[in-house]
Order: sequence, then C-alpha cells, then structure tokens
Amino acid sequence: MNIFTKLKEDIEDLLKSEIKKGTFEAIEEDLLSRFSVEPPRDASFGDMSTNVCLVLASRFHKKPFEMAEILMEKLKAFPDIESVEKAGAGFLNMRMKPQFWAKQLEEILKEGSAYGESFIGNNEKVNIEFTSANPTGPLHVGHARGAIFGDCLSSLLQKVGYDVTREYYINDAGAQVAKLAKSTYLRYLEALGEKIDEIPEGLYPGEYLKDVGALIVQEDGEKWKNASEEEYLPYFKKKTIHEMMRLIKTDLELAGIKFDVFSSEKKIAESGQVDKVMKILTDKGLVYEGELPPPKGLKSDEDWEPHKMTIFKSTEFGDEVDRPLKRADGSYTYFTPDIGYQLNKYERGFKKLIMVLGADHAGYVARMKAAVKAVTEGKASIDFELGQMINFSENGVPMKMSKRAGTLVWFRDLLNDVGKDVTRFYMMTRKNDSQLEFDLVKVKEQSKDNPVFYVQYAHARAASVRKKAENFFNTKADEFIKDADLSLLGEEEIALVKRLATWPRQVEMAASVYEPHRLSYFLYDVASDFHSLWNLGRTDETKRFIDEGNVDLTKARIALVLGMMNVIASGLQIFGVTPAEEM
RNA sequence: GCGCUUGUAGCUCAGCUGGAUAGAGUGUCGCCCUCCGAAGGCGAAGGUCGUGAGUUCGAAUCUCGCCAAGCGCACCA
Repeated sequence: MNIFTKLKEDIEDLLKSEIKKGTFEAIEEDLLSRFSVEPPRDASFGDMSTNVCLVLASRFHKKPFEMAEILMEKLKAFPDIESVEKAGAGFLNMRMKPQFWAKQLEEILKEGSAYGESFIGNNEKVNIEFTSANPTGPLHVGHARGAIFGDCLSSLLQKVGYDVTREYYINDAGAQVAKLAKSTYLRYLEALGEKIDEIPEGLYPGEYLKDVGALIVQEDGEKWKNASEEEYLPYFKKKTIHEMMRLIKTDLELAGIKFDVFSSEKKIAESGQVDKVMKILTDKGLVYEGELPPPKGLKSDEDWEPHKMTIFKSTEFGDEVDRPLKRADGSYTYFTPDIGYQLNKYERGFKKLIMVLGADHAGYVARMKAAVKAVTEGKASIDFELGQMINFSENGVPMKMSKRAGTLVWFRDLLNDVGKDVTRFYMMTRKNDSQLEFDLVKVKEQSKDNPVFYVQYAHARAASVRKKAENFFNTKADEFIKDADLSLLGEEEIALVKRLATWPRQVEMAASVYEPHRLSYFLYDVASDFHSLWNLGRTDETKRFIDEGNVDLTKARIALVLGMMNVIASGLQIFGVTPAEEM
C-alpha cells in the first residue's frame, strides 16, 4: 500500500465532507484530486507534506494560510497523525505517530518480497517487445542493454499490476535470411572437406555457422552437396534460423531473461497479414502511388534517382515524410510487414504496446506510431523506449568493437566475465536514454562506489545478523519476531522504517515513467541507512542489532533487519538479481 | 540542413513527472575498529543546474531562441 496515496485519498474525503458541511465552497469534483502528498524534501519538516492549500485555496476563494488553519485542526484528529504544521507558502507538514510506523513494518514483514506490489496497472494487457535481434548469430554486447532493460521494465510493470507479455520478434523473412542460408551452405561444403575461399562480401563470416554446417553434415551427410540453390535454400534457411535462435535463447537464459512469445515474421506474413495492412490503409485512403523527395541528409554529390512507389501517408499522423510500403519493383519494404506485426499484436488483444530499441532506430519511431494509429484507428498506442549506447572500457581504456576486426564481445562473454547479477544491476544504475559507461574492471570492484556491491553487501550483512540471532534464540527468525514489540525501536531505527515504507511509492513512480533505474538509487539509500545503523553499534554496544542483555529490543531490531531484507529482495527481484546471503 | 536524446560539484551520475536551503558516489582533507562482516561509518570542502529570455505564488524540471556532445535522417533492417 502506498501510504502517500492513502493519505491523499483521506484528505480528499475530508474536503468532500467539509464542502458538505459548508466549510468550503462546492467546486468541481475532479479539481479535488489536483494536489499531491509527498515526502518533504527535508525529513526535519515531517513525514508527509501536502500542497493542497497552495493548489486549492484560490478555488475556495481563500488564502492558502487561511485554508491551512482550517485543515490543520481537522487533520490533527486523524488517528495516525501526531502533529501538523504550516510551512513555507502554505504547505502542511505532518508527522505520523510511532504506532503508524510500527504498522508499516508489520506489513513489510507480512508481505515479504511481494511488498511494493500494487494494482495500478489494473491487470491491463501490455506487450513489451525487446531484443528482437536478427537471428544471424549470438547476441553481442550491443544487445545487452535493451535485453536487460526490457526484462526489468517488464518485471516492474508486472509488480504494479499489469498483465505483461515479453515478446521477441524473429526477423526470419527477407533478403538477409537468404544470405545467411548461403553462408551456412558454404560452411556445410567446408565441413564436407571442400576447400572454400573467404566468405564473400555481404555474406556472414561468423564462426558459429561452421557448427551449423557440421551439424547438417552429421544429420544429412552429402545430401545437399550437389543441390541447386533452389533446392537447398529453404531447408538451410529454416535450419540456420532454428540454430541461431537456439544460440540466442541460450544467451538470454544466461542473462536470466525468459520470453513469453516468439513471433515469426515469416509466419505472420504467410498468414496474409501484409495484404491485410495494405487493404486497411488503402480503404482508408492513406495509400498513393508517387515519388518521395530526396532524403534530407543527402550530400549534393550523391546520386538520387526518384522512383515511383506505393506510399503511406504517414504525415497525416505526425510523421515527417510519407513512407514507402512497396518498392518500385512492387516488393514490400521492411516497413509493411512490421506494421502487420504490430496489427497482429493488437488483434491478440494488446492495446498497450511498448518497444525497446537502440537509439540508432530513433528514425523508426514516428512512422510506426503513425502506422499503429492508422491501422488500429487510434485504439492501440505504441511507446518506444530508446536505449543509448554503452561505452565499454577496461580500466578506463575504451574498448573498440567491430565485427570486421573480430574484437566484438559477445553478450555471453560479458555475462561470463562480469556475472549476470552485476551486469543486470549495473545497467539499472543509469537512465535508459542516457549514455552508459561500463568498465569491465570497475563493475567488479567491491567497494561502496559500486552500487551493485554496496546493496548486496547490506543484504549479506543483514543475513549474517539474522543467522547470529537465530543461533542466539535457537529458533528461526520468522518465529521469534512474531511477538516482537516494535514500539521499542528508537529514532534511528524508525528512520529506516520510514524509508522502507516509501517503497511502494517508489515502485509506482518508477513504473509510471518506465524508469526502473530509479529503484537502484532507492536501494542504495536503503543500504546506506542500514550500514549507518550498523556502525552505531561499533561505538555503542547497546545499539547493536543483537543486544544480549535486552531480548525484547533485539527481537524488534531483528524484525527491522528482516524488513530491510524484504525491501532489498523486492527490488532485486524486479532487476532479476539474486540477493546475496553471503559474499 | 532537419529530427531525437543529453548538458547539474574536478570526475561519474541522481533529482520523486512545477515545490521549501539542488543531492549521492568518487577524488582531496580530518576522525572512528579488544572484531554482531572496516568490503563499513561520521565530518569538512566543492554548484551562476550549458546559455539568454518567457510562463506563475514558485522553474534544474514547462515554452522559445542560441551553444555543445551522441545518435539518426533511401527503395537497409
């Protein structure tokens, strides 16, 4: 439960009843919710703060401080509120009673790592498409960010009550696939002992295709040796795609990512989806035959020959220029099947679509938004989350990556080197759309400037305290904290409870802006509070979590420790990171 | 030339979708272990929030101009 939302609702109810009593003038109902209840910037102001008087006083034809006077008295009567103060230009700052915080801790303990879940998503279906790397080889580090971000965003939206489908689009149709299959064929011949020259320009030279070639030899022997391209191509396409997807799925598994749906471009196209798109757009009068102007970035010395093609009037839906659906030779551009795919999602019941892409696909956004609007009559919306690139370095030395130079690092190499948990958490320490520095050496450092470590360390340390307490009480912690008297907790300890109690709000806020990275900062703060508390016990033995001379206080403190572990676990769960029991 | 993203402490970055005195880490300086995990804690110093205007009770946050960086701008996906 989000305690801020709860208090806001209570204040709204209060306003309504005071309007009834005639304290305030009647105003439109929807205005009554246009204020906020938030934690104050400075904790010394109180626990919760509202701008309700600033926002609404003028509507009631009152001055903010006048309205504040009136509300103060009413709020003081709330059972959980200890005191109310006016501040600034008309803020109301409230302090909650200690029992209130004790109740929050009880709830955290009851809910475990489920704490922070909510229903604001209302079980709405959301389709999140991410990764969707072409099945031409294993995932490389360039896919890492999108894959992890997409997965974490999915978990985050699930946490707040959306019905999330993680989806991967397999580009298994088109010219690239034929090139891929031809490359495999060369490797097949090679595996049969034939001498092949260098893989020709335009084909795929990747080593991993050798395995596919060898596999086909193993299964089919010389069956395809003298086959014509026409004969071998369909099988080699299918086989190679299948094997490449196996590699990709292995990589994903290593990263802790599990997709719900893999959609095949080929299958969707074969179902007539592309023709359907043409028909819908044509029927709406959004298609014409014509020529497009030369691209804006064209340098004057480059050639540009206009062709007559079939074009979608995407400018009617906010795009910069109209986009071609069919080339001059009548074949479809990549764009048309893609529209068909988005329509397919809509037909499967998704009205909320999210696509996670690299920033280099930014040009794709406007046209696809336009297309989705057109083809679903505005009933579905598609949001794009563009991830900026990662600059990889090793001890400060930038790593150059290129396929040609063969220095490209595979995603699996990254995962094996740095570890799944560290990689995932570290990706969540930056906003998706800002550039990320990823130093393969620094992310493994075990110090507090590494948030991954710092948060895990707090959890491991807490686990160690729990273990020690369990030895002391000779029972499981869950048992002996049952009769803990949480009112015994001191001010510093309550401060941590207060932070933990804002967790549901943090999750909701992060979810509402699709920014899971915010949670990493919150977890860092929780860890920091915990480490501080710990250190109080260094100089003052009575402040240790386990005070053998004070059994009751020890129980209450261990309850707090477990509560903190729950919140860290709840957050790490969203990130797909396993909380460390020891390090 | 146009579009998108970004610009906050020396460095790396947060900043709660317009709120109160702009925050962390790192680096620099000072302090705290006869051990519940010092892999940590406490404190000092450090900012004209790129820049110029505008919107209003109130702007790092919204609008516009300018400057700078990254990415993109074909019938390639």
